[in-house]
Amino acid sequence: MIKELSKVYDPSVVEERLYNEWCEKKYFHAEVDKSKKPYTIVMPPPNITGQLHMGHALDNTLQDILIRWKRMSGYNALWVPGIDHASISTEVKVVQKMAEEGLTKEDIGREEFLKRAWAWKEEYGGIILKQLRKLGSSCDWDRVRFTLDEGCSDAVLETFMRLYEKGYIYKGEKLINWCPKCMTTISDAEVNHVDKDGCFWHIKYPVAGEEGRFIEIATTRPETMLGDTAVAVHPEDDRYKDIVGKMVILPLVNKEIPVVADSYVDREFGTGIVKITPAHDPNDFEVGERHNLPKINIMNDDGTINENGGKYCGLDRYEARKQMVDELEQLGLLVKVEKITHAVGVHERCNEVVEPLIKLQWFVKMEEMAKPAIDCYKNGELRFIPDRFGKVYLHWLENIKDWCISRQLWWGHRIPAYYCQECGHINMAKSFPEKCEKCGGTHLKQDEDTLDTWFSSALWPFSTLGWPKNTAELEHFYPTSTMVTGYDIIFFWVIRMVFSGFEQVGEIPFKDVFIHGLIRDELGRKFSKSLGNGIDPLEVINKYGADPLRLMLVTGNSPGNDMRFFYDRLDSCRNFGNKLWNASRFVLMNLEEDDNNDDLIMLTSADKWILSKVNTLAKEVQENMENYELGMAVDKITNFLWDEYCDWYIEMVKPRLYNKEDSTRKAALWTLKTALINALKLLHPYMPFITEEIFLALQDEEETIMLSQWPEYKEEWNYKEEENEIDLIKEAVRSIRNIRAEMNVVPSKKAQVIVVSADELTRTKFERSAVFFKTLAYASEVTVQADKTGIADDAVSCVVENSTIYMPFAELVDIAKEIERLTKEKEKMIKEVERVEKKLSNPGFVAKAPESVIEEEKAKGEKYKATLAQIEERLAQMGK
RNA sequence: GGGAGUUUAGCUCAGCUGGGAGAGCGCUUGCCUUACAAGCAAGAUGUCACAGGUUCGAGCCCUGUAAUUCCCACCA
Repeated sequence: MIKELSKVYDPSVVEERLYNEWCEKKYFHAEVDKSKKPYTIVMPPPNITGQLHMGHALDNTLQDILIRWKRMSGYNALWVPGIDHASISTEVKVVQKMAEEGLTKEDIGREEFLKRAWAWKEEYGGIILKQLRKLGSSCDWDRVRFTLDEGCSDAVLETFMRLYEKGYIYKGEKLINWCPKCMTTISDAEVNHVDKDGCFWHIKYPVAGEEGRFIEIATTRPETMLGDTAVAVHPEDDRYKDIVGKMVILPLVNKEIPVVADSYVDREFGTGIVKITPAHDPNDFEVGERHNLPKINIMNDDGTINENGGKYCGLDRYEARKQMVDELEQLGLLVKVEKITHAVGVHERCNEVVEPLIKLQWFVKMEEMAKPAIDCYKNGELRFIPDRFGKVYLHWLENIKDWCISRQLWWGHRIPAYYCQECGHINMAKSFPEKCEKCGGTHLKQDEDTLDTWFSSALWPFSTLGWPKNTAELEHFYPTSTMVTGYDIIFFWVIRMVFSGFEQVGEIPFKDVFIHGLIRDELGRKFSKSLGNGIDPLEVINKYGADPLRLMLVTGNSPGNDMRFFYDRLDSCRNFGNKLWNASRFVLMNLEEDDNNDDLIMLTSADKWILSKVNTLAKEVQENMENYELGMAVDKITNFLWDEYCDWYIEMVKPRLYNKEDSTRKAALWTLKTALINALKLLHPYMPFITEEIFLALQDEEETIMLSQWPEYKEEWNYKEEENEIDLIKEAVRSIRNIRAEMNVVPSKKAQVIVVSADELTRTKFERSAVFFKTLAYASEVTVQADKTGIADDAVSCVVENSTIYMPFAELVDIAKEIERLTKEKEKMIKEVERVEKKLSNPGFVAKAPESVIEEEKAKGEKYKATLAQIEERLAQMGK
């Protein structure tokens, strides 16, 4: 039965219907099938706090393209979806919500807070996954995971225990980054350095025992003076050699602190003397360690000065700074104030200036674990697309520091350390122990802190497949195939997944890391809430449909590069869908019931040409996709469908379709359908909905395109000769048109066309320019030449089969204009001929260029010469 | 301070291993042609940032310069 397509394609109806159908029929679900090769992608889990934004749309479109392609190519293709608990962002949101009710975390306590957080997750956590469905994502919805679900939590505990037993996890008092706003530690990767305007205060410290002698130091954070325990100079700095070992008086505090010599000091910078505050600066911390300096913490968790700050106790850090500077000035110890811009560390999430503080925290020792992660890239086991991100990856790993994993938050995986209240022993256990393993005491208290949210994310590629249990899924689908993600989270995530994969499972978590860029607005700015320049993918989908959005996101998008979002481009993608829809309607309108394949032998050159083209297309698309050149692949597909299939093939084939007596009519129908189906399949990963809708209409059975066979290159469709032939005809037709256009001939109004021995239909239709295409369907050869038969003295003739069509134009020609055009053309041709001759007479070229290139050049030379001769002939005819 | 990217048509960008530069949008002209005006046909527009070098041949490789973006880093 021949089906019909509605006149207009309505994505909002079609997309929802098809998606539900796909889900119902479980097309996305991948059971372990050992007879097939596995292809696995685990989705970078979006935060439960998030709404779908363009970045997600791009990320998931790319993944969906890969997974659909592999699924059609016969792989056991699994795409695991999931969401991330996003400890800090979620906690902040829940706290905000509570604040509206006038409540704080402390008011309601941990247990009640977690209840609220889970409620929050239930309410909002699923939203983003629902939104992903709108995009057409073909994830296995039976396998949705959450970083805090039972399995993932078990994976976290298991990992923690293993690392602890191995001595890789330790508790230590180190200088960490503290966010006074979020009141938690944060890792180095979570700190952004931004340039801020600030001051450089030059302050005099009196030298003890030497009345009137001062040394000058400079600082951007005067309040940290309260924690100074030394000043340092370079050991070889002659200016200060004599004061090393002496004491200076710390102003305001009036305490004597030593002058130490340390090569960390840069003699060239500032005054060459540095105040050392071991408790509040990473470098000073190290200097302090080397010289056994005391560490004085002067700050409370909320950023106010603590009791070690003497009279400044209780003041906010910035308030204290101001007061101290004022007082220094009054004492005459402030030398000068320099306005500078300098890099300040801020928390990437809340932009609060972080304070380095010394705290007792949990750390993961990184040195050993980093090794296999480094090696796997160096030996090619791990691949980055594009490769340049591999260098970034390596650089980070080679300079890796221990990872601070404890956070002073409640929402997340609580650290499985249980402190015995009686003997102080730390019990490590996956669940609450009944008694202390050392003293048997029963008063145990679990560590208050939770783990960095990336700790669970790091296990994602295998925790989602069931690890630590040895599941069939883990066995079959691990290591996963490709990790698709943005370059912004290589440090946070990709690196941690790689070393975790090696450490826990003993195998690399994925082979390829496919990095994409950011989506920016039309002006090239990042999408951000503060700018309010975000574009909601869902609005776009509502207006245009998911297919155009997906197409737009992937066309012209090369790996690792940012791209801009243009509505213009979206329009053209929508137009392409429309074109495809209409072409398919045309095919369906012409298809007939008694399609009999016996007529296949009647394939004409045109049929073979398009088959050959679609065949080549399949080959090239395959190559591009294997290299992750998705934009390039889809470019070729749309190009084929629009320019070759629609604009040429359909037009060429029309006369055969309209003539019921034509012996090659059925071959045309078969080819129309076959070429379309192949192209649809190639396009399906990019535009899943519209391709499926058309595919369903073209098939007799209810067969989905999703599980159809991916088109492979077929040797029997390799019609090189026909391909060349039709390409030549295309060129010839264009030449004829050009001449007509130059003459200002308006075919439908003025042109007089003499058609010799052609059928009635052709003759009447010839008056329209479109008929050229139609005529071509019969053409075995088309040449452009001046007429020499004498029938029309100055004409273009089109030899069609055995008929010759003459188009006299002499009387319509603007001779002067034509001569000008031809003269220009002649000059161009002479230049071309010269160029080719020069090239061919170059001994180096002849000796070294490949055979094929030389042949090509020769052919071109011949062609140019022939054209030149034609032009000269015409000019001669015109009396020039 | 170190590293990486970018520089190609008016705009936004493709261009894989060196062999006569492409797309989309925009622009000009002509067309309601029985799939599509969200369309068809034709057309114009490039010292491929600059300067050297390698090569028979460079948008592509090498060196340097300039502009610009990003990442990393302890410059108090």
